[in-house]
Amino acid sequence: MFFNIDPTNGLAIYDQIGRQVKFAVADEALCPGDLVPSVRELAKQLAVNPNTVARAYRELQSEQVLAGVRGTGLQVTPGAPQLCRDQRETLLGHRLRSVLLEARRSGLSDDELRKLVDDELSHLFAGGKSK
Amino acid sequence: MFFNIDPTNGLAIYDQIGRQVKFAVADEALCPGDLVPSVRELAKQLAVNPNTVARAYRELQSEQVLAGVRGTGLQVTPGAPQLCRDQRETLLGHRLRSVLLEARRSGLSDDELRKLVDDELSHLFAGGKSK
Amino acid sequence: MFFNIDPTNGLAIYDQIGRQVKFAVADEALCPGDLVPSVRELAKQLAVNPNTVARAYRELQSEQVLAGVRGTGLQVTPGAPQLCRDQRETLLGHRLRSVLLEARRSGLSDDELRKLVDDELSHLFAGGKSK
Amino acid sequence: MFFNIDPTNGLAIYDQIGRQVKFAVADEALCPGDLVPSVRELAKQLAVNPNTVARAYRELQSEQVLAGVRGTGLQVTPGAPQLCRDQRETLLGHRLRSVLLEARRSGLSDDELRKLVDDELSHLFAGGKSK
DNA sequence: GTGGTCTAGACCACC
DNA sequence: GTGGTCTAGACCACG
Repeated sequence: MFFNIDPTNGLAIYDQIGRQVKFAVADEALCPGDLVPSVRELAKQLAVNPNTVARAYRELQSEQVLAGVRGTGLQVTPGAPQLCRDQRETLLGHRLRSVLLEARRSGLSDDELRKLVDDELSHLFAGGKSK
Repeated sequence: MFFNIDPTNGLAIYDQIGRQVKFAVADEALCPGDLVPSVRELAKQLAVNPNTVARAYRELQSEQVLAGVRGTGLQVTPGAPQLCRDQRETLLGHRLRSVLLEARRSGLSDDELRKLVDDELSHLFAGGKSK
Repeated sequence: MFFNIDPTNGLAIYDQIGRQVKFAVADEALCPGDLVPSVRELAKQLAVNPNTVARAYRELQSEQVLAGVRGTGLQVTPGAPQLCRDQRETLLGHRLRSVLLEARRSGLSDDELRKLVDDELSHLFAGGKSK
Repeated sequence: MFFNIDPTNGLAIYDQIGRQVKFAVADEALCPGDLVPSVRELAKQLAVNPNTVARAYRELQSEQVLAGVRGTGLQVTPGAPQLCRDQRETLLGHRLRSVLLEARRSGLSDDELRKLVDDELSHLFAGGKSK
């Protein structure tokens, strides 16, 4: 699948999983009715403890992003796309603002900061798809 | 002083303090020989436990950014500016890359992502100094 | 286990713990991949506060002697044996030199000093293993 | 004078001063009736705070090693030589035992340990007087 | 006043 | 169960 986790980026692993599920829904990589990977499968894939995945899924259920279907697994709810698209910019914006604020306060000039952002963006896009 | 902490940004408080000290040194807001605020004073100012500040300062000492002058306080070392400038882009870049990567993978297009960054940047610079 | 601390020997407890871990690694009593005792267990065994053990372990991690395995414990790193053997004589030599220097300056003659050392050595070896 | 302090050897500075005064008395470098250096002079010489020297002297007075003579200074008491000679081996032996014990437990063999001691002894005696 | 060390005990993330 | 973080508050050494 499309998930990857970074244990050093400050965010809790279960939180990273939850965010990535939401982003996948926002991106229509996951659509209403789709089944998310099983706890055990995703845990193996991410080299993470199943409890951690279970916790992420549990919280996504309580946010109505996922819903359990007995004996089948967890599937994306009909309302999830709207909800996830709405949250996307908020979730990303908060983290982004935090790091930009720190950078700003570190004394980088506007130009240096924009250059740093551009460098990182081009590194990212060099190897990635461009939608 | 110039520090502020955000308990919700994922980074441990002691780490935020350490980074901000380094950034202040990189920005020449703190220069070799300057005394950093006392453990107790900074703790009070940040509404944080003195041990948390002490831990940040201890790690800065072990990184040779600060040096203790017995009974007097902790002083920025002569080598600190170089060291902190060298680390600045690495420290910021790592966090920045992490959030950009997440944003990228969330399905935002290049344009949407750049727009998000620009929005945040302009919000920041609206109220801040411009070096 | 093999640790014991002496609160009256001048060294901070966390430092004594750190040194003894390194010495155990140098002595191959702890090998790469071995888990060190848990913070809580060692704290109980040494009748010491868990935070004190945690501090020792944290510093050993920052020296690359230990590495954390999430939810499992702390493990001796592959590079630790070399590193610890290299440090052993330095760490011991420094303390030894300090006390010998003091003895020397106290006016003991060579012979008295050597005799004092020999006495202590034989007391130690009377009850200890001989490798 | 004959004192020197090592802020890194674990012993408190005031303790190092006290021990060295006692050792000087044991060694007859200081004799009953001799005045020890004034607090301010010794403090300047050792680059140490006068309060620290004062504390060392205060404790030596309470141990009857020094006695104050109004308007004159502190002088070595008649009983001091006996007392200091008696304490010498105890004080040194305790520190020595502590470091030898640590070395012993670090897995050094008898031979390696004796060699380490001999090395340090010869380094010391290379540059020092031999009584 | 300063920092350094230690204790006691809480809560969190993860296995 | 594990380690990590933080709080609250004590005592010590030193200026």
